[in-house]
Amino acid sequence: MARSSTRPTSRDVAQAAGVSQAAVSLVLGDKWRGRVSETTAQRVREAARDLGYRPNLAARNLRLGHTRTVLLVVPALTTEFFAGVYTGAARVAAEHGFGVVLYPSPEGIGPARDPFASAQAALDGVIASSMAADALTAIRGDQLPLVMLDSDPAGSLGAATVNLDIADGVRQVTTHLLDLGHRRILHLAADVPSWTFEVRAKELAARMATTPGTDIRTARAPISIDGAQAATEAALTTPGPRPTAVVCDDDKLAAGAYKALRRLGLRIPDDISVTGLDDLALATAIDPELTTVRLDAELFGEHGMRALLAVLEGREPDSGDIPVELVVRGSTAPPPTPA
Amino acid sequence: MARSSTRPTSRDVAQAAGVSQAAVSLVLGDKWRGRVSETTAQRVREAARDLGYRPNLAARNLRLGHTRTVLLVVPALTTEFFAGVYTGAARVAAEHGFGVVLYPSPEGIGPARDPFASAQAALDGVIASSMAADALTAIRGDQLPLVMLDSDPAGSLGAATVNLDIADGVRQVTTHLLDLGHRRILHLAADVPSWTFEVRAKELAARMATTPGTDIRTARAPISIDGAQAATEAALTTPGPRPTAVVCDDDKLAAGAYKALRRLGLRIPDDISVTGLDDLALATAIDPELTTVRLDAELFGEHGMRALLAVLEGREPDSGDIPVELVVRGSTAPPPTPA
DNA sequence: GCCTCCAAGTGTTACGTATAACGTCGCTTC
DNA sequence: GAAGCGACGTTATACGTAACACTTGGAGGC
Repeated sequence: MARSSTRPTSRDVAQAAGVSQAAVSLVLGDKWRGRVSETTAQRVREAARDLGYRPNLAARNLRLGHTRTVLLVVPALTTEFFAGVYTGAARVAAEHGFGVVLYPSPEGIGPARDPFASAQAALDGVIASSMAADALTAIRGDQLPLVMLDSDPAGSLGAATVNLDIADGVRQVTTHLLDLGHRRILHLAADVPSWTFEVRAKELAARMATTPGTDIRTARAPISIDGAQAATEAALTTPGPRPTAVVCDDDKLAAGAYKALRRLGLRIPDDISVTGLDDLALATAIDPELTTVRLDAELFGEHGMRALLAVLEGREPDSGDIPVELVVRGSTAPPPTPA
Repeated sequence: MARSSTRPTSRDVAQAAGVSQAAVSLVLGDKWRGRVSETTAQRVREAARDLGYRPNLAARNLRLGHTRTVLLVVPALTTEFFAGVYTGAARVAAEHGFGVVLYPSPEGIGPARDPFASAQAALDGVIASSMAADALTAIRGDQLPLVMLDSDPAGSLGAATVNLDIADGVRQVTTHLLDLGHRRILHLAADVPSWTFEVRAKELAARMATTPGTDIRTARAPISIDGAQAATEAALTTPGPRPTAVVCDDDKLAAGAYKALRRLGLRIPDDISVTGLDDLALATAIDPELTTVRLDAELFGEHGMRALLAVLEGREPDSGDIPVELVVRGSTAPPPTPA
C-alpha cells in the first residue's frame, strides 16, 4: 500500500514482495537466472502485476544511456507511401527491440527544420527522408547516428544513405514511351527542392537524349491534384506541337494531369499517354488505370532501419539501391498518328 | 575540453563557463532573471553553443516527472485524414510547449493493442482514435490521461471523448438522396469493428425509416479500393431490384464502388448515385467528382489536443461534436426513371 | 556601527533505474 | 577442518538535470 496518487516504482514493488529494489530490477529485466530463486522471482512478478507497475522510461533511459528509440522523419503523410516506409522500419526495429517515433515534417515534402523541437523524445538515431541542410548539420554535429532516405549521397555529409533506384524507374518509363513511339514529352515535375525529384529530371533527359528527334517540355507544380491540374492545363494550352505523353514525378501529379486532360477534352491514352511514379492506391482508382513505377515502400523502410542499426552497432551499412518495377496499365499507348 | 567521445553535459558547460552546474541550468532554463548577472548568463550561453550542448531529455524528464510529450494513436496512415488530425494536434500542442508522437496502430483501422510496446517514449498522455478494450483499460489503469477520438462516449470508461458529428453527416447525405428521389440504397459498409462505423449504419437506418417505402441493403468490405470493388460487384449482381444509390462509409470505399460500377457498365450518376465520407483528395480525383461529407481533420486534431490539455490541467474538457458539411458534387443525381 | 536586504551565485539533493561489487549461508571436497 | 564454491540475495552508486536551501559580499538605512 504505497502512495496511491503517484505511479508505483520498482521500490514499491520491492517492498510489496519483501525484497530489495535490485532484485526487482533483476527479475523484471529478465537477468535473474542464477541470482534469484524461482519462487522469489514469482513473488516479485506478482507484486508488480498487483501494483500495476510500469517502469519509468525516463529513468531507465537515463541509466542506460540509450533509449532504443529512433526517429523517422517523413516529409508528409498525405499518401500511403510513407505509411509503408514506417511499417517496414517499425517491423525491423521491433525485431531488434527498438521503437520508431514518427516526425512528419510540417512543410510537406520539403526540407525539414529541427525535428527535435517537436518530437522531443530522447533518441538513439534518426532516419530522415528529406531534411534541410542546417538541420542535417545540426544532427551531424550532435553525433546522432543518421540515415538519409532518397538523398544525394554526395551531399549528406558522410551520413549513410539508402535509396530507391528511382533513376532506373525513370529509365524504364522513358524507354517504354520511346518504344511506343513517343517523341514529344511533357515532364510534369514536382516543384520541390529535393534530390529525389532532381534525379527524375536528370534521368529523363539523359534517356531521351539517346534517341534523336526527341523533345522535353517541363511544367512545375506543387504536389497536389489541383496544382498539377493547373500546371498541366497551362502547359498544354501554349502554342507549338502538343506533347503526346505526360511523364509525372509521382502518381498524385498524374491524377491532376488526368483532370486537366479531361477538361481539355483529350482522351487517355488515345490522344495522350500519362505515366506516374509510386503506384499508390490512387493509381488504380482513376480511369484508365495508371501506368506507373512501383516503389516498395515497406522494403525501403526496412532497409533504412537496417542501415541505421548497422550505424548504431558500428558496422558498415549495406549499400546498393532498391530495385523498382514498371507497371504498365491502361494510361499508355502509341501516340496518335498525325492527322 | 571535456571528454570528446560523449555528449557534453550541463556540468561540462559549467566548467567551460567557470560557473556551477546550477547556474547553467538556471540560464538555459530561462529562470536566471534576478539570480545571475547578464554578463555571466552571456558567458554560459556562449559556452553551451561552443560545446554544442543539448540537454539530456531522459534526465530532464526524470527530474521533472513529466515529458510534455503525448502520444497520438491513429488507426492508419493510408489516407491524409489522420495526417490532418496530427497536424492540428501538433499545432495546438506546440502552442503549449508539448510534442506529439505518432503511433500508427499496425492493424489498420481496427483496434490498437498496446501502443507502449512500440512507441516507447515516456508520455504524459494519450489521444487515441480507436483502441482495443484491453489496451484501453490498461491505460486507464495506468492513470495515464486519455482522450478518445470518435469513440462511443458510453464505452470509454470515463475517458474524455471528442467526436465529429458523423451522425449529422450521414443524416445530410441520406436527406440529400431522399430529396433526389432515391428509395433503394446500397450501404457499402466498412468491415471494421469501430464505433464510428456503427454510427453510420445506425443513423442511415434511422433517417431512412422516416420515409415510407425505403429499402437498405448492406455490403461489407475491408477499407481498400479492391475490397470495396469486389463487395460492390457482388452486391449488385444479386437478384432483386437494383439500388439507385450507393452510400459508402468513406471515400476510399467509394473509389472502389466506382471501379465496380464501371465494370458493370453503370454510369454515375445517370444510372446510379454514389456518396462518400471524408472528402479526401481522392474525392475530386475520380470522375465524376464525389458527393461526400467534408470532415475537418485538423480541427478534429485541435479539439483532441485541447481536450487532453484540459485533462492534464485537471479542467473539464469542452464537449460538443464537431460539425461536418455535405459537399454535393457530380456523383449524385435523381434516380433513373423506371423503364 | 550594526542590522537588513538584495544581487549573484553555489552546494546538495532527488527523480527511478540497472548493475557492479559485495555478503552470507550451506554444502562439498581434499 | 579449512577452503572453496554455488545459490541467493543486498548495498551502494551513477546516469544528467532542476530546484530548494544556503552563502557571500556589498549597499543602504538609521
